[in-house]
Amino acid sequence: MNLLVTIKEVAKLAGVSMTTVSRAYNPKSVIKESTRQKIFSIAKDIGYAPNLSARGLVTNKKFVIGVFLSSIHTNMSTFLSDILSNIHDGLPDNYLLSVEGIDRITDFNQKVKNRFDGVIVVSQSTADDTFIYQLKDNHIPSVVILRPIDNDDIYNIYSDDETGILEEIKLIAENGHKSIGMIGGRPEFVASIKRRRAVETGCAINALSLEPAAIKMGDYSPESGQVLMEEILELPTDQRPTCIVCANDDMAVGAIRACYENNINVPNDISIIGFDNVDYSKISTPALTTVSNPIGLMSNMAIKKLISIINDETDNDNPQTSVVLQPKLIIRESLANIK
Amino acid sequence: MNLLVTIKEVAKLAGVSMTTVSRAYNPKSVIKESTRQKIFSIAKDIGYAPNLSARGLVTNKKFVIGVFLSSIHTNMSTFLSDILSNIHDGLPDNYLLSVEGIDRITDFNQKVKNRFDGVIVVSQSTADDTFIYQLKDNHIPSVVILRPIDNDDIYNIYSDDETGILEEIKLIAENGHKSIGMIGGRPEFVASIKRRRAVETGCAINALSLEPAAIKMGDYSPESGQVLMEEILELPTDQRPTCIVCANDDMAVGAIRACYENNINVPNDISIIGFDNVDYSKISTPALTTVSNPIGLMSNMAIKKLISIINDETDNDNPQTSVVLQPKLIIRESLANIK
DNA sequence: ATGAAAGCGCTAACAA
DNA sequence: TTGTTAGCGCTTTCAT
Repeated sequence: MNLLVTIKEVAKLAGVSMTTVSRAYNPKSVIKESTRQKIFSIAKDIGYAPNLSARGLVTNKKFVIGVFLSSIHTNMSTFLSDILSNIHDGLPDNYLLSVEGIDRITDFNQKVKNRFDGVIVVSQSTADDTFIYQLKDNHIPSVVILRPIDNDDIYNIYSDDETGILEEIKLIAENGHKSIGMIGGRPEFVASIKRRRAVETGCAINALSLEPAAIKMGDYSPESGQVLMEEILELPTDQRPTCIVCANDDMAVGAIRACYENNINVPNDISIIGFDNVDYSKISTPALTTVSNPIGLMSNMAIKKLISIINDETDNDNPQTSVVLQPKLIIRESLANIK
Repeated sequence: MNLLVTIKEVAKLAGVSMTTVSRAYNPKSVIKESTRQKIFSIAKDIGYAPNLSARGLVTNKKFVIGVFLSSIHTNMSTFLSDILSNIHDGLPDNYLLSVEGIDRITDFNQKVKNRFDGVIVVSQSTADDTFIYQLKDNHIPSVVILRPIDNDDIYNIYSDDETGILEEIKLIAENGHKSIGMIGGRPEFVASIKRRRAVETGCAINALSLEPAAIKMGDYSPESGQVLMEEILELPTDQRPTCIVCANDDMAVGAIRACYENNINVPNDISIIGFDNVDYSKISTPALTTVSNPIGLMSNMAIKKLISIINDETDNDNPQTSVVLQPKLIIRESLANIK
């Protein structure tokens, strides 16, 4: 099989000009259908595939979409496959999907500029803002998901975490709890700050007390949830809350693990609730009461929006640049009714 | 910021020719260091980034590595982030990493040909073979990991599952078990077949009986583990084995969940062991006794090998095309000693 | 150590 | 509906 089959050879064999072959590959150009079929048939025979470098040089298109996450590391839960499979579902066939961590970009010009037709930023941290504004400055079509960006020019899809937490706290109060603790997330993540504030607000509204000695900040990993829960369990029993609110499911599972090792039954001895509704929260023991975080849906909406931006289908019907999704309470087993 | 800064403008501003600017960006070309620095400085000022389409047209390089998985779907455990973070660790700065599922490729010529400098195939199924041979036919540098390929021309890294299983079975026997059951994986995956056979062999060696009524085949999802375990629990008690071997950790966790719902304690009432040693197997309750499947390590070895192939650093010291990794027994809590 | 010119494979006017 | 021609931005001879 030849390594360098060009448009020229196809043209010669088909008895047409290069332009005609080129047109055969462009869906919206005028060409007799029989000619197109003939060209495709020959192309297939000799193994011709358009050279995208040459095409890109002329059209300035790359047929590559970039997905940039704040960071790619092990221990990401099922996060990544959820995002990628949902993006692929909306990705046109001829596009490639490149995946990269923002924290690894050393040279924007080399790594990003001139390489993507569009970019989806899955952002968890304000540290990503520099990158996001570079995208904007370079006029690279972008959609930012997962956290709100305070800029009307940037298309943005995120979930209304506060409402979710507020509902969670209300549910806890309704189940007769009076005092709660919390295991929060990384302080550098916007979501952590907002979730913590929402917990405080929720406690105020529902006349719950948030035990200061049982407020811990983790790093979203199961291990940190476990370690921090150990600390909470060491509290004198009169200070120990009857329910611990965790900033994500991973830490909640770690917290359950800590209880298990200390022979403390969840939820009979203490209740634990999570956030995110990751896949395995429903098969953990006990199954987690949590709040959905529709990251798959956001990813799918993001790629659809991005493609429409790239194809310049500016929707004047729907000019809004931000979409806020509503979270949903998922009630399972880890919260006890102690009334 | 200008959208189309070319080599020409940099050349003009630096008072040199286009060729010299081009040389500045090629590490192994002869150029005075001061000129190079001057060019870089100007390039940075006016926001120049080489146009990779133009470069690729000449050099036939794409600066894109492709990662192809058998399939990308939700519920993949932490598999994907483990693979990607390890590949990124070995990826040169100027390369993009494209991620795709083999099961979504409709047109090899369009999606693959002429688009990658090299490809890593993370293969779980013989269904991928067509794709793998297309890579070979098109002379695209490739490394296949996760499952053995029976072809000496294809660079291949995988783990010796059988040995792992055999050790697992031996451990079960040493802990006093006499009869076991199994929850296997998808029959279309090579690994499933081999793991099942290894279980049978292990039973023969260690004088264990594999209860026919307690052999079930699942699809590697936690849900299938749960459903299948329910079936096993419905068996009359004299037929119910004292230990269930699961083909992966996800199904093992599902099986534990089934026990929990039926008030059966793991491992006191029944033992369950897994395979893969995924991240959360150590914080599940009980923590899983399992076998490591060094997929992160394989990914890292694969990218290093691939880059060396691309850079034509043919290592005559080490001409082997296959590497077999040894698995490790991870002993935790889910297997009881019933002696 | 640097420059001039040819050409990579393709698309986009313009012409027929 | 199809063909001719110019040129996209870069690297690579071959000079100097």
